[in-house]
Amino acid sequence: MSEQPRVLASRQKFATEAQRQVLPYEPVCALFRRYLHGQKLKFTPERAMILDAALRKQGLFEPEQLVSDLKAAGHRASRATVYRTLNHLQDAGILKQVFFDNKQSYYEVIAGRQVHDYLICVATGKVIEFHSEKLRQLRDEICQQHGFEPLSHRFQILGLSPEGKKQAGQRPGRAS
Amino acid sequence: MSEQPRVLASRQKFATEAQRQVLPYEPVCALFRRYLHGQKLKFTPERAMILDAALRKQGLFEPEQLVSDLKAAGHRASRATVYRTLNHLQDAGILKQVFFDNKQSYYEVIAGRQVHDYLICVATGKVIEFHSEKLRQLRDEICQQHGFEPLSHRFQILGLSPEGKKQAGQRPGRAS
DNA sequence: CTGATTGCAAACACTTTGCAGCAGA
DNA sequence: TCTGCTGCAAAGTGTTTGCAATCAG
Repeated sequence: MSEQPRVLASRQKFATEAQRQVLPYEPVCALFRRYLHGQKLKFTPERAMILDAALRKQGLFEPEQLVSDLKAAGHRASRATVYRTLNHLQDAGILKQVFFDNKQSYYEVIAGRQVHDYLICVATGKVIEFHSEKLRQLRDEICQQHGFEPLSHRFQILGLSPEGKKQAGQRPGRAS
Repeated sequence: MSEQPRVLASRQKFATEAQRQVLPYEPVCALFRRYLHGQKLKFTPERAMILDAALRKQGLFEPEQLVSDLKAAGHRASRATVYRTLNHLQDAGILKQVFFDNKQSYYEVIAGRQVHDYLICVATGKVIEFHSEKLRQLRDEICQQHGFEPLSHRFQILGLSPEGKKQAGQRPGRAS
């Protein structure tokens, strides 16, 4: 049970068109191929699989989730390749490393999607995403004051969600 | 050279009044003692030393810096105790874990100081701190829309500083 | 006195890296 | 064919934890 039988057809087609309803794969893949080509890097089935898996994700995800998603889909995906590909996807502007916590990093697809910022409940761990145009304006305003050219940002608000407020009667938790 | 002779007077007085010009130690220490007492924890020389070392820091610092500062000051400071104490200081509202990068976490003293947010140059690594009242207002506004009670936040803007713009002629770098 | 704290070293968890064989272009 | 890529396992790194001795209150 623990030694899941090795899937032999590891280099099979990675996802049928029908399964890909989450987000248009083709345009993003084309973008990725263009990036890879420009960098003299190669487009491989593994990279395609990993991009595909990332595009299926809604909102935040962790590298480890991609690994297990790919494994569940019957591909053997080496951790190393996932991590290496995440970096390429980030450089290609397809993913964003949204933030880190003590342990790990979290990614989000940004190509063709709206970027988000996050409310994180310190009581429940729940993560709420939001988008604020005002925030973006304020960000750019602040940058201008410092002669700084913004490329991206990370913004997380830590606090108590409505549910968190109830259950966090006593324990204030570590706010930041 | 590598085996620095063990300092015997490890439980000596940790800092003279004269050395503490950076920030008032006493009031913050009193705050810490109150917190510890309330939690039925003990005030130890190690904790005092670590608080003292943290208060000397201007802006951001990493746990490892405290370890080496303490070592340099002639105290043997175990990594474990530093980490444990950083957590207490955070719970006491004296420090804030400002953000994480791939590897480590960064702290800042907040007791009696203004909290900051950061501009991080992706080309030079330079960190510029700023404070924006507007940002705080916007943060609270966003929270209100979600019935969320803000406790703190982490905000970092990634981009190019004036110097970074020059030297980053070609390499865009990994923006986020 | 008694329970909390310390230092040490081992344990942890995520990420990166070296290498030999494999495979895009 | 010529590079670059993959998987594996080992190495790295910041942080946490178990434990016996020690100390604060």
